[in-house]
Amino acid sequence: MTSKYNPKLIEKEIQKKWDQEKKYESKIDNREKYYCLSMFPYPSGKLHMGHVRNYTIGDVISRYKRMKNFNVFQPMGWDAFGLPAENAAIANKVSPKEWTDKNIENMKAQLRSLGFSYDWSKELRTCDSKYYKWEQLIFKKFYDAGLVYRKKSLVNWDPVDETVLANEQVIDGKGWRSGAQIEIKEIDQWFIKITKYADELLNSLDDLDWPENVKLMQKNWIGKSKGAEIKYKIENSDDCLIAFSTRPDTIFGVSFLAIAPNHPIAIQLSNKNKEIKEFLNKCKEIKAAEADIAKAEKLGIDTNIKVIHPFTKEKIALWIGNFVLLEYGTGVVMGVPGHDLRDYEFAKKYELQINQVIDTGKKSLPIVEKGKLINSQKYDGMTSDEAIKEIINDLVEMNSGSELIQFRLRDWGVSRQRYWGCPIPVIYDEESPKVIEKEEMPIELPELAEGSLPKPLNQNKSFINLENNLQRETDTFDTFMDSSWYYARFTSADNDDDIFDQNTKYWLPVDLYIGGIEHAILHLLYSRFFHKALRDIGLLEGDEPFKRLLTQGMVLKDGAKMSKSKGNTVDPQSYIEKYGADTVRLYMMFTSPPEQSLEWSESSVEGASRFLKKIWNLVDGRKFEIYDIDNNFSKEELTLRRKSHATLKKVENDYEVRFSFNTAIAAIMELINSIPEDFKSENASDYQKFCLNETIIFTLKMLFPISPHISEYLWNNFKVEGSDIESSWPEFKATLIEAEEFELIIQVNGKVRGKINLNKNSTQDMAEQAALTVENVKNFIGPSEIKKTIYVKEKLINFVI
RNA sequence: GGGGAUGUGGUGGAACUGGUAGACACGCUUGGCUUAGAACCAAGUGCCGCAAGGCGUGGGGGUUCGACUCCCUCCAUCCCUACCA
Repeated sequence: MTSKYNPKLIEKEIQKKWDQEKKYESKIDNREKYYCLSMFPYPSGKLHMGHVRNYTIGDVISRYKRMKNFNVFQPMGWDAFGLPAENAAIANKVSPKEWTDKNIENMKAQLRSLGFSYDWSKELRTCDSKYYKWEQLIFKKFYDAGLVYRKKSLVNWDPVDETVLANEQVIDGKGWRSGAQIEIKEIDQWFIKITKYADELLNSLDDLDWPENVKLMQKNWIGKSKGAEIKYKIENSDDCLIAFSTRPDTIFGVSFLAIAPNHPIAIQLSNKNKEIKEFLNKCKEIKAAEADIAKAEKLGIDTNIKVIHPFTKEKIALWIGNFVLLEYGTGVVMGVPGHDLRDYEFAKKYELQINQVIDTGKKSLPIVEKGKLINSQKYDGMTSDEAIKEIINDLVEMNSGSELIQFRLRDWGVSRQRYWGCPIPVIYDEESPKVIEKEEMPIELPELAEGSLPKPLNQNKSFINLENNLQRETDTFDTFMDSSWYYARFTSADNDDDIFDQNTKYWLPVDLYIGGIEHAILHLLYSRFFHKALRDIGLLEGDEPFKRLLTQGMVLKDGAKMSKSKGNTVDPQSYIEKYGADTVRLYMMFTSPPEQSLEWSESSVEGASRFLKKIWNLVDGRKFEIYDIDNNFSKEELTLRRKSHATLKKVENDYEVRFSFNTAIAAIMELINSIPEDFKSENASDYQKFCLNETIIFTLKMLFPISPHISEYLWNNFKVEGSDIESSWPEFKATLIEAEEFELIIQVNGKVRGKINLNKNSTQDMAEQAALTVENVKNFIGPSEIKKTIYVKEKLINFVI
C-alpha cells in the first residue's frame, strides 16, 4: 500500500535521527579529509534566498564527498559583529547583543530545518569574547611583527549626529538619519600592513584552483604597475613634489601637476587663501567612497605655485584636484592631457595647454595608446617602451627620479568608531599607545545599560578611564577582521586554551570555499593576507587558506540584489513550510547554475515538488529483491540500464568537476522519464524489475546530496541489505554505457538535411555512401558537384556544394 | 570613472572541446479522468509560412565547410570600488 508524500513528517523524522546519531560531528580519522566551508552569515534575523542557495551548494558537495568516502568537515557559525545590530538597537530599543542572540537562534533553527549536515559542535560567533580574545591576540602578534601602525585617515562625519558614517549611510552626500551635509574628516586610525604581502598575494594567485575572473579581480585590485617617480622642484623653494607615472614617455606633454585636496601643501595654502579654503571645503562634501570621487565632476583650483619640469626646465602650474587621492601613490599626479582621458577633460575645462608627444597615426587627442615619441627633444622617434627606459635612466642621472614599482593596494584601515565590534586591545599612556599583554585579554566589550542606545566607546567614560591616568583605545575592529580567520578557528572552536590545535593542522586548508561573488575581492584578499601573516608568526601552516573556490552569483528579484532597503526580498521560510526543505533545495539547485545570478521566479518551485512526488510514487511501496536472472537482457532493458549508468557518470562529473547541479538534476529527470511503463507494473518480468531496481538505487543515491530527507526515507523502506544511503556512491559500468550505434547528422552546406543511424565501426566511406542515399539530402545536393566533404567521426558529415 | 561578469523561446535554463540551437522544467493549448474543480495522465508548443521552405542565441561587422561558442565594435543589465556584509 502506498502513502502520500508528506515532507513535513519525514523531514522531521530524518533530522531527528541525524541528531541522535551525531552523524555530522567530524573527528580525525585515516580517510582523506575534505573541509567544505560556506561563508558564514551575518545574523540579520532570517535566512534569505542567497543563504539558502549558498548553503545548499555546500551541503550537496559535503554529502556527495561523504558518499565518496571522504572525512568531511562542514562547520557553521556567525559573523555577528556589525552595523545592522546597532541600527536595529536604535530602531527597536533592544541591545545589539540581545538582538543578535535572538537572530542567531532563529536562523539556526532555519538552517536545521533545511537539513544541512553541519558539525554544530564547532559552532562559533564572532561577538563572543571566547572568539575575539584570540583576535586581540592576533593583533598583538601582528603589532609585534611590525605589521601595525597608526596613521591619519578620512572618514564621513555627520556633524549633527556627531558620528562617523559608513559609506552606505551617506545618501547623496547627506547623513541617512540626520540629513545633514556630511564632511570628510581626518582622524587617527590603526592600519595593518597588507601591502607588505602585496607581491606574495599577487604571485600565489597562480597556484589557486579559483575561478579565473576572481583571480583577475584580485590581480587588478592589487594593481602592480611599473613606472617612475619623477621629482618636480617647487619654484622659489628647496622642496620637491614627487609624482608617480606609469607613462614617463609622456613627460614632455605634462602641462600641469595636481595634488590631492588633503595634501599638506593644499592644507597649508588654505590657511592663507580664502578661495582655496572654500575649494577644499567643497571637496569635503564628496563622500570618501572611490566610486563617488570618480563619478563626481572633476574640479580643480590653481595654486599659483609653479614647479619646474626636470627636462625642459619650464614652469608648470600646480593645481589642486578633487580627483587626486592622497592614499594612492604620492598624492601627486602629472597631468598629460594629450594622452590621458581624465587629464584631457580637466585641461579642456580649465583651458590648460594640450600637447601631443606620442604619435600612433591616430588624429584626435587624447591618444592613450603607446606609440612613437614626437616633440620630446632627443627622444623623438623612439617607441614608448624604449623612451620609458631612456627617460628613467636620464632621470636617475639627473637625480630627478627613478624607476618605481607601485601597487594600487593600500594598507588596511581596521579602526571603526562604533560600539558593536571587537575592542582594539590598546591602552594609551598620555598619547603613546601600548598593545596589552595576552594575560590581560580579552578586553571585553562593555554591556549596555538597560534601555540605552549603542554609542561609540569613546562616549563610555567608565570604559575609557583606567587607573594612573591610563586610557583605553575606544575604536573597535573592522568586521572584516573577524571574518578573516574564522575558517581556521572553526577547526579548534571548542578549544578555550589554544587558538589552534592538532585539528587545525589536520583540517586546513579549506578544500572548497563557497560564497557570494560580492566577496571576490575584500574578504577573500584579507583572509589570504591573514593566513600568510599567521603562517609567518608560526600559528598556521601552508600558504593559502582556500584551495578551491566556488563563487555563487547573486539572487536577484526584478533584476536587483534582494535587500531589505529595496523591499524586494523573498522569504524562504514560507516555501520551506509549504513544500518542505527537499523541494526548496531541489528548486535552488535546479533553477540556475551556481556561478550565475539567479533571477527569482515564483512558478517553478511547483515543478520541483512535482518531481519529488513522482519519485515518491515510483519508489514508495516497492521492496528491493534479488532476482535469479542471467545476462540475457532485452534491447529495451539494456537501454534503461545504459541510461542509468550513463546518468550516474554524468551526475558524478556534474557534482564534482563542473558544479553544475541543474544539469545533473535534468539528467536524473530524464532517466525517470525514460522508464518504460510496463517495467513499473506488477506483471513486470524479473529482468525488468532488476533494471528498475537498479534505476531506483542510482536515483536515490544521486538525489541524496540534493534532497536528502526523501532519499534517505525511501531508501530505508526500500532496504538494500545492510546499507546506509550515505555510506557509498555506486560505480557505473563503462562497458554498459557504450552503444553499438550512433546517429549521423547529415549536412549540406552546414545545414542539417538528414539523420541516419549507423554502426559504430562504420568508416568515413560507408558513412558518406549511406548519407548520399537519404532522399532529402539528394534533393538538396541536386545536380551540383560536391566540392568538399567534412566528416566528424561518429557525429556529422557535411557536403559542401 | 575603474575592475569583473552576464545577455539564448512567453519564463528559468541546456548545448562541457567550433559540429543537430532550445535538453530538463515552468507556463500555455487540446484531450482523458471528474457532477465540477484540484491532483494526475496523454499529446502539442521558437518565430514566419497552407506547404515546400525560410528566419532565429542583445545590435552591427568579421573569420570558418560550419559560430550561442573565436575576433572587432556598439548597447543593456548585474556585482565590486577599500566604513553594508
